[in-house]
This record gives sequence, C-alpha cells and structure tokens, in this order.
Amino acid sequence: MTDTPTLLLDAVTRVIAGHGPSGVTLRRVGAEAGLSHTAAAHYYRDKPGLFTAYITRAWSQVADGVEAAAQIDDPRESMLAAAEAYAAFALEHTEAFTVMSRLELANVDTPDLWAARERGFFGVAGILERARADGWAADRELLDLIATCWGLVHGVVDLWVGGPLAAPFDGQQLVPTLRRLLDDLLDRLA
Amino acid sequence: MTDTPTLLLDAVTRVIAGHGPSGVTLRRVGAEAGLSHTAAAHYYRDKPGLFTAYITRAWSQVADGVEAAAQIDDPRESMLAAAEAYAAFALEHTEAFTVMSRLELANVDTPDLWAARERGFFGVAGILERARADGWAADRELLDLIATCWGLVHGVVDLWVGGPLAAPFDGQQLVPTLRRLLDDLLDRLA
DNA sequence: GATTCGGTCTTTACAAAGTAAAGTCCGTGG
DNA sequence: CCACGGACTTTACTTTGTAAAGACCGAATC
Repeated sequence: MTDTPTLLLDAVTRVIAGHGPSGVTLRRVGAEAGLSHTAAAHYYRDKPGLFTAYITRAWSQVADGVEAAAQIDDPRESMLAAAEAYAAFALEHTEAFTVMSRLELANVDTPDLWAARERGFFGVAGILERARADGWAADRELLDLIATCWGLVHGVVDLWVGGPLAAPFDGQQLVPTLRRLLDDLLDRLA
Repeated sequence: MTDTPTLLLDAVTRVIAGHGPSGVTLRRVGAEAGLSHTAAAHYYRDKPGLFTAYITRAWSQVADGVEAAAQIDDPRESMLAAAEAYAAFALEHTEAFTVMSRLELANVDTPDLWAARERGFFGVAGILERARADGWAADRELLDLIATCWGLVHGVVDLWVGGPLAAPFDGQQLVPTLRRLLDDLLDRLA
C-alpha cells in the first residue's frame, strides 16, 4: 500500500498522459486518486507545490540513472551509459520528461528541486572531469566538454520527444541512435 | 499604427516577461493591450488559439533567421550562421523561446504552426544536405548529421536559457561559445 | 476508560479566469 | 437612407485554485 502523497503524484502522471500538462487540475488529480479536490493541496500546499514535487521526483529518477552510470570505471562507457539512462527515462516517462524542464510550473526556489537537478548535472560533470583526469581530451575546458556532450544528448532527446525529429525516427531507435552519435562524437573529441 | 492582432501578441510577450508563461491570462493580455478581456478571444478564438499564434510567430522568426543563413554559399559558414541566429533569438526573445517548444499550450493541428516549424527544420536540413553534396561528411547518414549538429545547437541553447548551464556562463557568452563548440564539431565531422 | 491531540482528508465558500452569446458602435456600399 | 459586416464590449455562466473550517480517527495521556 503506497502512501497518499505518492498516490497523488502517480495520479498526476496519468492525468498528464490523458489530458496533457495543461489539463492537470487539482480536481482531476484528486478524482484520479479517488480523493477530494483538495487532497493534493493538503499535502503539497497548492498547484505549483504539486508540480514541484512531481518534477523533483522526475529529476531524482534521472539523477539516480546518471549516478549509477557514473559508477562505471571506464569514463567513456560511463558517459554512454549516462546518456542511455537519460534517453531511456525520456521514452519510458514521456509525461514526466515533457514537464520536468518547465520550471515555471514549479516553485523554483525549492531546495529539494535544486538538489535533484544538480545531482543529475554534477553526475555528468563528474564523469567528464574524471575522463579528463584520465588524459582524455585533457586540453579542453571542462565546461566546453560538458556543453558539447550534454548538449548533444539533451538536444537529441528533446528534439526526438515531441520535437521535429519525432517524425523521421521512431521511439525504439532513439537509444541506439543516440549511442551511435555520442560514441562517434567521443571518438572525435579524444 | 500596428493592427490589433499584432498588438495582442506583443501584449502576450510583455505578460510573459512580467508574470511568466503561466501568468498569461486573456484578461491580463487584454488589459495590457488596452482592450477588454475578450478581445484576444475575438481574434484568436480562445487561449490555446492565442498561444498558437504566438508560437507560430516565434517559429516564423526563427525560420527567417535560418533561411537567411541558408543563403550563405559556404555550407560550413551557413551552418554556423544558422546556429548563431538560433542562439541570438533565444537570447533576444527569451520569453518566446521558453514558450515556443511547449506545444501543449497550442492547437497542434494548426497548419500554419506546422509550416513555420518545418520551415526552420528544413532550413537546417537543407544546409547539411548541401554540405554533403559538396562532399563534406558524405559518408554519413543525413539524419545522423542533422541530429548531431542540430542536437548540439538546440541542446546547448536550451540548457543555457533556464537550464543548468545558465549559471556557469552568462548570456553574452552564449553566441561565441556556441560558435566555438560547433566550429570544433564541424572540424571533426568532416 | 474517557479525554485530548495531531494528522488526514472533506465540505463549504469565494475569487479569478475561460468561454459563449448577445449587444453596441461604426464605416462602407448600394 | 439603410442594410450589412467587422471590431470590440457587456453580460453571464462554468471551471478552477485556494482559504477556512469541520469531521473522522488512531495514539498518547490522565
């Protein structure tokens, strides 16, 4: 038996899937969870508070994936695994992915949200820093490296999920394609 | 003297700047334009209709920039110019940039919106296709090339404007940095 | 065992906002 | 002079977010 707050966040997922992000209503979320329309407000204060919690959970899941990837010894495989985790999350939790970067829906000054986002970011930064320490692309600025690698990953995934790249490819191909592109990029950056 | 529909779209820009995208209200937009709260509905049917027009105009401006860049003969400079136009738009019209990818705010099935987005996309695709025809990176799949180049550009800009990269750099450095990164990428793709 | 207390969730109430419908004003063509 | 149509407003209704108070219930306390 899951607790009510989690139940409400899951209800948000289903509402987004059914009615889109702008179709999220405290009343709908309450009904979807089998509760009253003020239940979500009780736990999360208000609608932005609900979104904040939802987005924080999403980032947290992404950060978990990235940090797991950061455990891999070989920096190159580590980076590829992080990218794969990012893409997999976007495909598996499309509703969450389309909302988690929309910070205007949330209370930006929430420490938990910041922490979750930074955990994801520093995970990637750490992988690349370690790679540089290993001598790979050592002549490059760390921030340039981050921007190039993570920019490519985020950009491709974002264009794929709801962007103009959604048409030419289908979902199943995102992960292998991204791996191929990033692999190639890393080859050339070394 | 600009016409009323344009006046209303400009009002949207100011409202977003002042109250964020979720602060956009037909009533506020009307007041901002010195009109009643139903004026926007009169021209654009409803709120999604208003957003559709706003987002379409934004894409249209981006597409103009990309198509202008596509005029440049040298494919490499052409691509760099397109990226620069994209980044410049994001910096100059941040309100628009933060909203134009949020298609859930709009009526997705509007032909004008599709056309504007495709114009931007095909602009980039055309540049890279021409580059390949010139023998540059000719052994590569066109879609891979698009995904890599445009993924990098979109990813870096998106992470910069409101993303985790906003902190380490400031706005003024986005265009030169992006140019440097893309320039380097193009070097290595050739 | 009765009582208080804190937490969970609902009921009620109200203001803000989206939208439909009808109405007003006004320039243009016949 | 008058019908017509477009531009915009007024009015009215519904949905939604949010505040406030209350009902229910299990655990701690006397």
